[in-house]
Amino acid sequence: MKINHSYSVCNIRKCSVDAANVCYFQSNVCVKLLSYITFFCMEKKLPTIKQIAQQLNISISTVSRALHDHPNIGLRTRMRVQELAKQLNYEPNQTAIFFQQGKTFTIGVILPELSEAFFSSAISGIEDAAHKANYTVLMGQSHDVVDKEKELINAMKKHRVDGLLISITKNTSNYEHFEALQRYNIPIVFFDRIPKIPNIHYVACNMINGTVQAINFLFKKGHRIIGMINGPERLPACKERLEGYIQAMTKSRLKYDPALVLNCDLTKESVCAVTEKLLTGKRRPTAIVTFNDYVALDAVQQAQKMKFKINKDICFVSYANLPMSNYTAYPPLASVEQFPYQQGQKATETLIELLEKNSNGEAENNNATYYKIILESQLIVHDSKNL
Amino acid sequence: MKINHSYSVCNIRKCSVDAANVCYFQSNVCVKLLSYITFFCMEKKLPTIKQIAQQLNISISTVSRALHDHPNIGLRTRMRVQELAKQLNYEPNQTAIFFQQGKTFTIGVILPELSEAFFSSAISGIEDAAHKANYTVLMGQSHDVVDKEKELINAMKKHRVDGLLISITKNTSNYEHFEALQRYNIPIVFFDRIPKIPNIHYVACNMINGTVQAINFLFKKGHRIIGMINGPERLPACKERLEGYIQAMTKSRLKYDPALVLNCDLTKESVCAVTEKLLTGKRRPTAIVTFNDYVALDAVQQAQKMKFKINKDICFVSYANLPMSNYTAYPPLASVEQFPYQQGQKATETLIELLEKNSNGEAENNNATYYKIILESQLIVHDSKNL
DNA sequence: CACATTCCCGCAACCGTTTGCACATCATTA
DNA sequence: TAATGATGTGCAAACGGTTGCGGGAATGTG
Repeated sequence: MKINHSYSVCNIRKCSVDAANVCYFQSNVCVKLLSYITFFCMEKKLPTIKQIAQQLNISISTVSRALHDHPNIGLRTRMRVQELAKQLNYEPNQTAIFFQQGKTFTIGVILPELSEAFFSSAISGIEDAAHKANYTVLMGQSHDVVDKEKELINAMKKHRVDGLLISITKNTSNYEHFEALQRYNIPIVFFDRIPKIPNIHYVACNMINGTVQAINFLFKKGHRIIGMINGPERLPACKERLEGYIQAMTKSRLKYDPALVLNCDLTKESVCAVTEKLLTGKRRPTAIVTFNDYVALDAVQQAQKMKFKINKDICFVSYANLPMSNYTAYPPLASVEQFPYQQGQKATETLIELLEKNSNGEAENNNATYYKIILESQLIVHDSKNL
Repeated sequence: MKINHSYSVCNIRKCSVDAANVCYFQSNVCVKLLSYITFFCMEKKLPTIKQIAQQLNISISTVSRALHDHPNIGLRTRMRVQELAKQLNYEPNQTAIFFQQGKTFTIGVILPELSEAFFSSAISGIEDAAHKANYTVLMGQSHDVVDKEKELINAMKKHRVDGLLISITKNTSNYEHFEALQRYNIPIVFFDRIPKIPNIHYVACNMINGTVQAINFLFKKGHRIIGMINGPERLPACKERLEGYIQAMTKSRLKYDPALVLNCDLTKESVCAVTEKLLTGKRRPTAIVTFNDYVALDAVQQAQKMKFKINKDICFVSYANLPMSNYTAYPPLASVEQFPYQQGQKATETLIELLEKNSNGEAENNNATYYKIILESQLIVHDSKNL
């Protein structure tokens, strides 16, 4: 028996790191040797129905049917087959079945960034729903790069996923690559980030409702001058926030003062500048609704720097995307929850519904109906024990 | 043409939410109707090499070879084939190829929780490395439930993934389901959370090194009494932290005082209790190394509550797992980076290396060598501009 | 006993692609 | 001119499983 002895050390490698500039680390590769173990099953092929058929001296088709409890197969044969199958540890070769059935029971998921809490929750919902229906999940991140998105779609298509769940890049403006899929009869359900094209299925969260609740909450707490730090104007989500703000303010008979609603580009500098502007304006708000938790954190910092007492001089309400924002020193009083897990779940269920419908041959109808599923956002008032 | 008109409203659904107790939300399902579009390609099968062969009056095998630029095929035929293929928008049926080759070019990933920043970074590394090598990623979360883990392994096996990347459940103590895979010749590379069994491939991060650096950093800053809030004792990662702590302290000629190293169970209460104990002990530390960023946040809060001035009376150093911990009011002075992205990347590269080796028929050797790849952790000193 | 019925089971095609091998054609060389 | 080699193409098996259909054997019925 040959003994293979090798040891190698990878050299220093560069890797860029978050806050710090660049750092170096070593990776040591040690290859241990253990050649005493020989595998019995060196070339042992996995068992197939053919083998079972041979051993039992019956035909392949009988075995196949027996394993599926086909009524045409007699009890005795069925038992014999199933027993031997168990004994041999037989498992059907899914790739063969996929091929044969022209279906993979796989759904592809393309989203921008898994490290964003919103999406990692969403994928959990997707995964759970998929597994419940015996589908598996093929995953890809676009990192908000359009070309990567296209590449992924191609890879997914190659892998013959049955359907796709997509949350598009913030830069996607050309939608050909989506439309191309329709021609291949691969349904798509979009979620959260939806392209502006007609005739698509999607699942999204309505932010108006939650925003209204947020304002009402603050109103009940006695706040009358309420500011808003919104995000980049072109995002649809921003429009909905503003719409909710205006709705709630006017319904509460507070007039809508555009000076109280400022947009930021989500960078720390921008947030700080906007916060300062709000807090030094003519009508100083006693509460601020921020675009998201990141913005809230920066805004709180800025307010502190300006010697405002958080939760006393000035209160914050935010949109939830950081599950741990309540670990921070001054979490927002309340957050508008967008239910990423449920969005993912619902999107998956919808897609699977489409797929099943498809395979039932109701092809004609399903080209004609499009699911537009809107979840309602919801204000969550935080526990105030640690304030 | 039939028009399918339907509208349905899902009823109130329960969903548990993070901090808040339980909340309700509605999901409205609106099915729009648009039946004007009829698809040309209703039953249009995707083009196959067979079709190409027929149209060109040549054999299937010639087409196949032509598409692969096989040298035996004449230039003229090759051109004709490739042209028609492009024209028909031909794409090889991957499921057929997978089946035929007995390989899926898919790697399965099983990890505990995607919503943990560490793992979502890791999966990014995995994904990038996989796509670079033309593999795709099948994903599953165990949610730290052993049965889910087993289920996932089964699903992966069914899907005939070529190999697996696993970070085990914190409760996994029985390793049969892993060993079973070896019999199927499906290689596994473990990462981060490694089972205690011999003869496995793994990628991990050495925490000793980083801990030593952390202590030395504090020492240079003048700290002489350095505390540590460690995690649950049974975790290997805790042992390494402690080891690093002891190493560094003794090398710096500070004696190792066990009273300065306390374990917590990672809950807020526990962290607060431990922090209080440290800060009221006989030898009050001027700096504390915490098990991770979550712990750090809680500890900071507790210290503030006790009227300590952060970064003045008491400093904190942590292990990085929250990319946004520097958004908080008092981020740790420095963190030990564990390079999740790189761990994932390296693990994937290793797995793919194994796979390629495997398919090259070097079966005998590769049963005998095991990769044990250790990345070094690294202290990252944070930018102190916002202190 | 003849016939119909039911129950079991096997044959063979099919899914799309790859590939070892044989074969045909044509040019080159002895 | 025949043997040889190079070049280009096709046949058919194989991958593992599913399924329509046909048919033999056993059973029931008149």
